[in-house]
Amino acid sequence: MSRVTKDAPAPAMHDLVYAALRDALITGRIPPGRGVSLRSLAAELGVSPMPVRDAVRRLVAERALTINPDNKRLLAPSLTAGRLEQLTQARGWIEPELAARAAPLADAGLIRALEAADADIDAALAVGDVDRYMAANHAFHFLIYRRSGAEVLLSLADSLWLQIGPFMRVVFGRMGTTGLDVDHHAQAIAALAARDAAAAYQAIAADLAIGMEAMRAAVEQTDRERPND
Amino acid sequence: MSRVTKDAPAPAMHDLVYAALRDALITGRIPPGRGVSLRSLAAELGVSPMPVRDAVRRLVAERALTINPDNKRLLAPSLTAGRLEQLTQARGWIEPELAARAAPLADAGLIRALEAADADIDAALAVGDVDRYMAANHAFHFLIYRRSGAEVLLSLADSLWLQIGPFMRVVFGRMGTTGLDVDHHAQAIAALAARDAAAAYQAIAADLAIGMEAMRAAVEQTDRERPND
DNA sequence: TTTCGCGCAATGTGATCACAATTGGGGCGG
DNA sequence: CCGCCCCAATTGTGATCACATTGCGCGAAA
Repeated sequence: MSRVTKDAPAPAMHDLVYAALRDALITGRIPPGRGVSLRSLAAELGVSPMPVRDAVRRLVAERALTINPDNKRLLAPSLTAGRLEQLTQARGWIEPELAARAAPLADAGLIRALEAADADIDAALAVGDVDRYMAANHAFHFLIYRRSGAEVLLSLADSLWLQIGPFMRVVFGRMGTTGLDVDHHAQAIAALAARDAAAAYQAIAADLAIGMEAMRAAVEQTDRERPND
Repeated sequence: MSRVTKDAPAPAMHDLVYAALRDALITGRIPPGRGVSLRSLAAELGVSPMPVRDAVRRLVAERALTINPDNKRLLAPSLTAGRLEQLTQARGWIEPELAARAAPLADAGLIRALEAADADIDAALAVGDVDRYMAANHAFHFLIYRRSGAEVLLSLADSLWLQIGPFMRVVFGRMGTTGLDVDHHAQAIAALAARDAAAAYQAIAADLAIGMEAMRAAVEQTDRERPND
């Protein structure tokens, strides 16, 4: 007799591997440009190469990993200004729209969750915990986006964040967590609480603009120091 | 001593399976909502389940296939008005932008290829060959998009077309190939020949609007006939 | 000491086997 | 005649093996 709430139907191993690799890529534990291999990852994670294969295929399809067309060997995508510029533009299209769609569907529970995530972000910034900041920031944004119910756009945003992750690591590695204000997060919460789609759109758009400009500057500076890479 | 032009380094089997499934999905040979299985596909294609697994993982990541979260069984995504609306919006963001980026990079070779593709479209429409029309239309658009050099946005467009495919089949199944004008294709060619980014943007935007509106009407009518599906 | 060449190790890919979960159907009981 | 239950077939998942290709390193020759 199963309960109404389905109790975790055994998460598949390849999903766990996917999550692990995804986290490793976003947090920069797998530096851009470095090659990886199925067997080494499998050994490192203590599983057979099989679920790693599945996870890697998925990440490649999401552009979070690339494969050398000659070698067929895997490598973490390198950070280029062109890629960042395209990711910035795509995020600017999709994420404010998701926030606007979420606004009419917001409720008190969502607002509370967002306030908690925002507090978590502040705490992470206060102590300079980069990993925690990135996790909390991701949680904040996707709490909103998921509420939109727009699955197609949501999956696009998901893929974009996966590709943006390594860039964020560059920013923090270069300038720390200073200068990142969360005013726009408060604005976004207020807009959602008021179910004001236009205001939510603007708040998220402004929030993205700040972060992406910081990344652009950091990548540009990195490129200046290492012209070819 | 290898030549400068690398001669086809043995296409992997899972890529062939991917292409086959992709084509089957786009052309509607696998109707939306129908379940498929690894072993049956493998048997049908005459290969082991292994490359099918890889291809399917990729298609799932690209949202061209979905998996039932309970069953973990595969099924072709069903066509809903909400999905189409989101796909329409995303295409409207990305594809005109790709055309605009391609405009400054156009050359005589591209123009010739586009004219050939457009002629192929006309020929397909004249004889009512739906498969050929869809293939030629895809070729036309992606000849332009690929020229943009914007790989990130291009991959997004790729995924969107994969998801739009089944909807197009619905349109043709309902109203045939009548009423589809290609004036905007001619406008797009002219804009690219003139390296006019703004005009290229407008031409593609207008072309999308026509096609997507036709799909919307067709899906709406289908929904009216089969309220629950 | 430097450079070229060969051979072994490691890689991605595909096939096959094993296993638990789920489905679908056929036979039995009512 | 209808409904339920049990068993067999099918499913996705993971592990292991086999194979061709690539890359790297060790060693030999100059």
